[in-house]
Amino acid sequence: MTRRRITIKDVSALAGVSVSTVSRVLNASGPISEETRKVVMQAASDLKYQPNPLARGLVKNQLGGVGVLIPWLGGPYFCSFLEGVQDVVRDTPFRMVISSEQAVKEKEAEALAYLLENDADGVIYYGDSLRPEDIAEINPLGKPVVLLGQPVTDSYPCVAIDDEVGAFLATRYLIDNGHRQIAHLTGDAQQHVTASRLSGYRRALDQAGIPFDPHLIVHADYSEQGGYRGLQHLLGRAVDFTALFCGNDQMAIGAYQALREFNKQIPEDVSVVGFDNISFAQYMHPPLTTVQVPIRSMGRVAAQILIGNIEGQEVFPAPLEAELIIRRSVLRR
Amino acid sequence: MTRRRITIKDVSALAGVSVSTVSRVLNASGPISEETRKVVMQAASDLKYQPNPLARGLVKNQLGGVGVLIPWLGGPYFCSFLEGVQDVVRDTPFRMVISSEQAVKEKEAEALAYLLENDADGVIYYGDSLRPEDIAEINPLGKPVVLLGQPVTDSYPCVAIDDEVGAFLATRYLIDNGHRQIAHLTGDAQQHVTASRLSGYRRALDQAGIPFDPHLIVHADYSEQGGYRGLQHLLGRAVDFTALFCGNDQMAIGAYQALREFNKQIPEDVSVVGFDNISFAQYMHPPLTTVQVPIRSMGRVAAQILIGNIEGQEVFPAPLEAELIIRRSVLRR
DNA sequence: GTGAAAGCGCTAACAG
DNA sequence: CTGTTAGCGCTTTCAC
Repeated sequence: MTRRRITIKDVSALAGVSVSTVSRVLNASGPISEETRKVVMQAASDLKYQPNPLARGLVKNQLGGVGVLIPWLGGPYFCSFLEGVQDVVRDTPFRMVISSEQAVKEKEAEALAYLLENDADGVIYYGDSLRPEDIAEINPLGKPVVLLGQPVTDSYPCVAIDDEVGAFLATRYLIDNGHRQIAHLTGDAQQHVTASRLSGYRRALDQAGIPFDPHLIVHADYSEQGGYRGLQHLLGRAVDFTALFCGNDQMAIGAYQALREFNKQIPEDVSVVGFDNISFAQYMHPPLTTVQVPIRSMGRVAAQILIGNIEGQEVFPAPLEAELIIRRSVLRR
Repeated sequence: MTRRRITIKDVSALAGVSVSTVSRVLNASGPISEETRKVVMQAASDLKYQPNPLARGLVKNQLGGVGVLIPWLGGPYFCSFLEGVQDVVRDTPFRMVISSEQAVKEKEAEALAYLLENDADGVIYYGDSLRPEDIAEINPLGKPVVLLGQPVTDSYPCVAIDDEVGAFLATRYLIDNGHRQIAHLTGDAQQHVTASRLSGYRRALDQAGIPFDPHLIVHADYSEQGGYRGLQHLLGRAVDFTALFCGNDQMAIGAYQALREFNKQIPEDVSVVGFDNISFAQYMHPPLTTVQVPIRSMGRVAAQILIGNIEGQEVFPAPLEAELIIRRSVLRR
């Protein structure tokens, strides 16, 4: 049963009007008598007519996609972000088109160019390999772009929580619980998120009069594996610490593993705080105290802003807050 | 800088040939002298020409998307599946268009219809709310469909591992380790995957001469939360068991939590085996012994088959195997 | 081997 | 208010 697709012509024929009339009623453009409107609507629904998005896009000069460029498709954090994007895209005529390139700058540039060229009327970019200048170059048509994961700029709308404050909260909580030797397991030093969270950590230390000790900092790569290796490294160094602040939950997962292998009890020997509050965090043993990032909401907001921009409106994001979720991975000393 | 997009006309003008000639060289359709071929290629690359996919799709009657309908976008399992799909879609002119509707039949029907109507030239459907008959009805144009998560049929190509065998392997491993009271925490009884895994569990029991005890079966919903609740339930019943076979790893995560709350040591009091081998499994405490499902490969294979079908070829899937990954959640008695 | 022209399905002037 | 017409950018006959 390879029946031909119903076109606007079929509708116009059945309704006994011209195609432009059909177009007008379907798009509510131009004046239409109530009479013909009804006839056309009837015909359209009788035939189950669905406009061909290609033809429509061709004349309207719209590709119809909301591009999403993220570093990784797998992994709990970015998946939740996508869920948020989809929450809003679902209710629009746009489709979500995803691309992920492991945060490799050249590949991301290519992917972004491809999206803008072939699929999307605007792009949500979560990453910081490509800076606004790079993006401008890739985006000659000046399509809307929304940024996440990099410093807020004027060039493009950005959605972000305050990582510095989140990290400050986490670290201060550890300090308030009597810890003074607090290690920080973090990601690639080049990344903006790394810098922000590190500076929140330092501010909390400063404020409590605790000197900053560079030996307590380990850089890894924000993965479980990275956290595991990073912590092994730290435990190998001859530095004492009673608490560990992890740059994200995935690294905390790896850290737990390394800690266990070194026979360190959590939280008796080492207290741990994470960042993100991925869903696994509450099922860790012990359940992980962490900073909640409203990642799904961030996806929603990003999509709202982008689609608004595509449609020529200015959209102002609702403010998003990071919040400390207290569970059982921190011990008062 | 809102420059106009480069069109085939621009190329033809620069190359000094007609648009049809340009089209011919770019698509390698029809005969072309080596001479003009070079000129056109040069012009195209000078202008960085990219054909408008909408115009091309309109004439070729192709939407350009590979639709993917999955139950959940979040969650480790389906995200890995998407990664596999993207692995192959990336190298084709298709784009990946995702939809997820929490496995609700009516919503999935709507989403599938929408995909087929607006976005996709074929769909990968992971779920079993919609059966082949339902799909046929939704798919009047007879576009290619690839199925996962339901019984293999002739109607559409299916990619699946043998769940029955996987469950058999898991259960037999428990039996080989001296367990005879083996509980099974599983999902919705309606789902095909539930039935297959249950029957593998039963076959292993039968083969070892262990009577099947329905009190040892708990149905939940394949989520961490579900596993947690399900196991609480089971622990509340007055049945003894020394081992637990979980229908998936996410439920095993919840089960660990419930077990701990009831002060049951894993594996000393209760041995646990999962299914899927999601990335967290190895970081659980103790690391979870589980059946590995090559989910990313399944995504790749599904995409290959679908795209092959869209392009009119028949593609035969490489066989995929489930394999038991032994870690530390099972104790020999 | 190449160009002219038709047409994919739709929207948007432009007449009437 | 409605119909006619001209494209959107591309591929594909059909001539030459």
